[in-house]
Amino acid sequence: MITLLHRLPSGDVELTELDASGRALGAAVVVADDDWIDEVRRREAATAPRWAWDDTPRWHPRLLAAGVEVGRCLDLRLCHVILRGSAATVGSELHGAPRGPWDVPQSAPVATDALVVVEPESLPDPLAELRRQRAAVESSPGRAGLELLLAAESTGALVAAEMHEAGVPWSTEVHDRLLTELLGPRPAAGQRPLAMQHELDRVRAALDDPQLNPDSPADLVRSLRRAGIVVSSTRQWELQQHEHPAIEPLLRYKKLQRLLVANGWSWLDQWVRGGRFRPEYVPGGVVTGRWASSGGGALQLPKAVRAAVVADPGHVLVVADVAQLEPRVLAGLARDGAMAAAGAGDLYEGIVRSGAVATRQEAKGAMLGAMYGATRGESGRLLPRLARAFPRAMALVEEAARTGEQGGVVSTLLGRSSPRPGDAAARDAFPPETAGPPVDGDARAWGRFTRNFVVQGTAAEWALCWLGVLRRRLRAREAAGEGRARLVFFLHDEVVVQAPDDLADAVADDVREAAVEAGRLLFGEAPLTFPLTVEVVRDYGQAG
DNA sequence: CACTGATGCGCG
DNA sequence: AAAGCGCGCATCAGTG
Repeated sequence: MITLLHRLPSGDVELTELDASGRALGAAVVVADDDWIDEVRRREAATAPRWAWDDTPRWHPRLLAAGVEVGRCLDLRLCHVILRGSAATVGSELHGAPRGPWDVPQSAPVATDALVVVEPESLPDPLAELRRQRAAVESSPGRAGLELLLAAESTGALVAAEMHEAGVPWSTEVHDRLLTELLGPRPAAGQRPLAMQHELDRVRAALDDPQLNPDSPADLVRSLRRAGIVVSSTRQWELQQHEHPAIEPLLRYKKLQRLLVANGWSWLDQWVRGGRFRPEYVPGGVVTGRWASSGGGALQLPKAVRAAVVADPGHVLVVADVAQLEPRVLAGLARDGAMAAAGAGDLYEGIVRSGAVATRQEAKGAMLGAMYGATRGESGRLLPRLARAFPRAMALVEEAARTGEQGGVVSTLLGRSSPRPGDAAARDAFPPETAGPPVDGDARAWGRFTRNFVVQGTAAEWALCWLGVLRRRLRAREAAGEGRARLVFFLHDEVVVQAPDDLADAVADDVREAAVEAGRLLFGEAPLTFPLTVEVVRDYGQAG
């Protein structure tokens, strides 16, 4: 059963019970804003329906703040985006509908500690939208996949809000100590940290340029060239090609500058409050279905500061990541038995054992090249050998690339489809819908995008299922009185769970078993494995 | 002054 | 200056 929540213009909330196709099972009930949370609490305890609402950040944070943790939802906005674009809904009213009010970015989460919260009205007519969606799904030849995808995407939205609420446990003291060790004591505003000044002095001396501004690429290129180091940019990779006394201190300076600017003291001041880092996660924020984030660069948390993620007293962090997720997903997508067999253990070692290439490094390079569309260099050269060993996998990505080059649409296993060329950049814009075959020079690039889309997008679906199953298992332990373990971080193919000490082993099992179940949900009984590295640590820096 | 695009680098 | 995908963010440099 579904229960739809709809915030009316008056601010009251309407609850409507629906069957799985969106038919009303009784009269709608309207409750005042002050009462809807208790109403949800009561119904969740009684019948645990699937809650349908326009946009999870408009509802779930307030429920969480009140201690109400719903089990399941349907995020109509996220589902709309998937169904409108999916090749599996052709012929439905939703398919390819003009951009409208449901095609907007997720709303900012409602402030839970404000004295007065002004609730925006729901997106227009959520009941009609839900029915359009159900019609599109139920008439689709890809129905089973879409049902799973919509459920997983919606559960992801719950997890995103819950992780924001939980926050990443963050030790300001450890972070400050790390910074001080690497950079020197925190300098006054506008001053360079001592360690950076030291490197800069050496660069300036080596280049004989006391006025050099190291933060200006243009100035730096000029200065390097004057010293006989002919570069056309200041990228690490290019600088490393040159032998000169200025290079090493310059690279060290740039590393430190990066740390200072991206995750230094001002980052700490801005983003860590009360021992927690609370980024906004944006489910479906990437066209492939991956999450994006905003605020504090959560998905780019450098390894150098991860030691500042420290479990609360009496708790540990269970850190798990999937080994070689994308190539394994490709093996499943393409039903490539040889590749699946190579992935029984370490996939890249397996490829070496298959005889396709000589070293693990080659296997990895070739595999990434296949999924990203390399044509030249080392990995481009190895592709034919990979194609001989794993013809089905290679054929799948080649086909996806050709489709994209011709302006066509490709889809993930569960049915998320790629945008049409020209539509991707405009996905947040409102009306203009420019689409067409890519213009010649861009065709190859679009082919690389669609080639990667099927793999990255299906891997994102695997990860959503993993997350959803794991969430269910953690909730079950809590319901059984074993203790409260919480997801606190998710990074494409990696999760961090904070668990009470005595639950560590159980949670480690949950994470592993969730991976097995995710594999089954996507690929059934296909002989695929998704091995995890699972570590129980006090701080995130000890993992990996 | 505010905005925009390019650059560079962190993550997967 | 990456070859080869997807992001977010800070900064610089040029423009309005």
